[in-house]
Amino acid sequence: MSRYNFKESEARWQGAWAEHGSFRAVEDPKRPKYYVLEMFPYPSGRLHVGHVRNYALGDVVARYKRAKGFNVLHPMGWDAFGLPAENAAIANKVHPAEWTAENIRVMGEQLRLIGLSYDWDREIATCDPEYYRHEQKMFLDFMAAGLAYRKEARVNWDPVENTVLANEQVIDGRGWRSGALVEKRLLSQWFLRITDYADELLAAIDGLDRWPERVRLMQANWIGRSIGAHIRFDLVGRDDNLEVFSTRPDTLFAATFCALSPDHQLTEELAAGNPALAEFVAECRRLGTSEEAIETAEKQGFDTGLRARHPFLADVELPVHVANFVLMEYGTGAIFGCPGHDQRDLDFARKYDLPVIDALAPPTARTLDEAEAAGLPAADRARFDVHPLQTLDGMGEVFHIGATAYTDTHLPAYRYRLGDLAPGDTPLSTADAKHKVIAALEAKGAGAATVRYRLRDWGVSRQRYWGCPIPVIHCRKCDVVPVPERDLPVTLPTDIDFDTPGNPLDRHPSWKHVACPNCGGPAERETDTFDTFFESSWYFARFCSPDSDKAFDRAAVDYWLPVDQYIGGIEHAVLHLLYSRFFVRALKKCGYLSVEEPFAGLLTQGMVVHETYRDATGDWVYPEEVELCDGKAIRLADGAVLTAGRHEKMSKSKKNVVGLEKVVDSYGADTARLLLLSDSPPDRDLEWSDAGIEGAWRYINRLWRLIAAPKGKLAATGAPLPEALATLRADAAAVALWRDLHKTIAGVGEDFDRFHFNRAVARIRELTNAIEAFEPAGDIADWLRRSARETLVKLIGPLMPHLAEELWRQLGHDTMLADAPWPEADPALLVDETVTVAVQVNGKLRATIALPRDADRAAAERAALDQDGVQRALDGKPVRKVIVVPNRIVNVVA
RNA sequence: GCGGGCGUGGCGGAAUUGGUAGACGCAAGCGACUUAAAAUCGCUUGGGCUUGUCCCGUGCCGGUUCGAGUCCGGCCGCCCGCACCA
Repeated sequence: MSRYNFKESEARWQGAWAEHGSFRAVEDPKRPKYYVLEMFPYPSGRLHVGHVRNYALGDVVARYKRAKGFNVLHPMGWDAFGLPAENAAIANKVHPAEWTAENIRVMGEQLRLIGLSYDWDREIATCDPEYYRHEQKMFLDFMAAGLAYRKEARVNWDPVENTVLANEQVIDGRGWRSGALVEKRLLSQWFLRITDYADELLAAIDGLDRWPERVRLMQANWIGRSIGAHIRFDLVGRDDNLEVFSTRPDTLFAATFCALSPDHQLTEELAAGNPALAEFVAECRRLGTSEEAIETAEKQGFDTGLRARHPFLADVELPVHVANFVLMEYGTGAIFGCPGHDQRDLDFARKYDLPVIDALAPPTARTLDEAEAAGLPAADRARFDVHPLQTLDGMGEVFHIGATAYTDTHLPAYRYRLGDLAPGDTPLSTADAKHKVIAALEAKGAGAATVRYRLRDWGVSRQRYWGCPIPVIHCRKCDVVPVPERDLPVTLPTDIDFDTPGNPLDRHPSWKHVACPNCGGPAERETDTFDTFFESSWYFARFCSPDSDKAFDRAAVDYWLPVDQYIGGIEHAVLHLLYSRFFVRALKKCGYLSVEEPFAGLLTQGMVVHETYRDATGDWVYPEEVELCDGKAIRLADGAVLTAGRHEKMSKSKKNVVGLEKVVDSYGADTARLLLLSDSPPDRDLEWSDAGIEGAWRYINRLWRLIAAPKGKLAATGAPLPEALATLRADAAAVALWRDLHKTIAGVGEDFDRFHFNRAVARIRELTNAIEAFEPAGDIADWLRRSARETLVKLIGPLMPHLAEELWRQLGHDTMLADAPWPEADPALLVDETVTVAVQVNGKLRATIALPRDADRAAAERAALDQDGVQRALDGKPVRKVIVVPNRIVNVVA
């Protein structure tokens, strides 16, 4: 039996596409453009099938849009600066540049094996001075525009990578790559003013309607805009006052203490005259170096003896403590404590025996019974048992509670107490209560509304060698001097050693010593390099004109940008995607380009997961060494029983990586592509399995046999449409297939437009089944057999491009399928003349009936009531009502 | 704790957005071809029994509706993001 020779075919067509320049992109203002981009890889070594999913998804979009007549830009490049190159240099004594170049070579070859429709003429590598020279210029422009600045700051220090991390790169107190506990260090660093764009970046999320909701939310949360108030408390017996920040000023009436950060100015002042307090502050500092320590540390406080006067309740004085959990970095470094509405404050109040008040409780309910009568939710009622009622002088009748913060769902049961709200008044929402308190504060001159962001400026300095040098010079006389444009690029020295830890640029004997461009005196280069997210924040724009000696050819970026469809992993939901959105705005401000949003559409693809096994000692075992029998996993070598772990993302350490070459060698690129595209929707995880790849391979061969060795006669290439078929008077089987064909064209197009690739494959398989089952003879049948096959080949083109080209040739064409237009569905063939209508009795299916399309209601009703099954179900009961949904359903209500 | 998402056969997943639940595939079983195996082809495959175009069935309980996998309310479970952030 004939088998598809993928090896020969894939090599041939890859060669043919390259030779014909099939995927070269040229700006053409007369044609609609489509820019599809997959997140470019870091050249870390070798690709496995997990990486390929990303590129296969993009390739389907690119090939489909090309066939639809778009002028498609589909480039690929390398995110080539980064730490692994330096680690390899240390481990293998190979220069990072060499290591990177070799990986690019190998991975480039691997990519070419998969038949991706890239315009390879536009390939870029970010470690190329011809690339990074432009970002050095950008940085100088950012400096001039006030978007880049240098400051002494407490930064996140990764002790394993020996470098600084941006806030976004710290996950659960650990470095995002190294996993090491992050420390705080005071360093002078370069920052980009992303916070200037906080509001804009947040507001523009609304316009990103082709982004996943999940990512939009994550970005909005990361920016973290919140409205609160600055509130001034007069300090008893002093002239000055204490300013605190709160996002919940509505809880001010339940404040029972104030707390200062150990780093607060007032704390320092008080500690100067109070050795016990000074000791407490020192203790806090000893503990609070790493994020981990902060998370686990117990709440500690120190009563300063100071008293703060409540802004509204003149006779209420709140004790002022110093507390280790108050952060100087956030807000004003001082808070008012509200134990009734905040778990953390409650912990603190319990420990130091401070009062607990509920600002939202109905003033009439003083006992559990009363609370029940007032309609308090059960969860809140329970608190009354634990914390008996107390009254705080001057606050009227209030509750002591011991509970977590409130949510809006609780609110209707409570009354907000702001003097003018009497029991029985309509309760205020949290938002309204906030505004009311803020207005009252402002009227008293005791505070004001404030907007806060969680977002911090982006620290871009890294103490690494393998990155883009920051183009500034430090001169003792002239301070920070930008490297003059004529001296760009500042390139990396190649003669470096990694034998001692730290930044090799800093230790290099000559590189950093230069004359000050300003005064000519002795000066030193900045030895920090940029965060590698700097390069990936503009590469998509560079692809528009990769050879330009300016950063961008203006006409080219104006034509191609924004990226119409961007495809990559969810792990970049905030990091890369937020930086890029900011960067493009900064570039616009500096006159580089005109767009504001880099990526109009975003698809976040799931991971490729694979089975994992561990032996009794907990070591991972390669799945190839495992055999399954009676539901047990057995190691082939020694028969040991293994534990089957969960299906996890492919990683070397878990020994579940499926190499690309092996799969391509055994089954071909198209088989791998088919499995990656068909088994799960793109945004969900996909399970790689031997059975799956076998199934895909079977189908590829079925297609091969269907076309290369058809059963039944095919009309000649280009034979005209027979008259009988054109007028739809052919036999029923032919008409059915013809309709199937056009419905599939329409359906697959819709699926591709919505990235439902798995559904598209299912439809194509259904069509394959129909073509295989089609047996009639005669001119019409012969023509249809050919027509159906030609269409089928066009439909699989974006998914399995090599096979499609090969089959196209088998069908007698000497053109390339890559140049063929997408088939068009005939709208007349998409609607059936007869439709199957479900008949229900009281909502339960009792029969199906065939009706002419758009049959009138009366006819449908009559036909439905005629059904035996319907009569049986009615069992003589009178029909009360009949609901007819045309062409779909008849429901008889009895 | 806050925010979000998801629960459908043995498995991956479909379901025209409120209208015939389980498309398509994987796995399994039976059969055909074969000396045999592989490959290929055909059939069966949610559960139940009284085998009827019957009953039950989309995490659980309730509601709206002629009709709910889909909408609403309340639970349970899993996943993700954020977090001593005031």
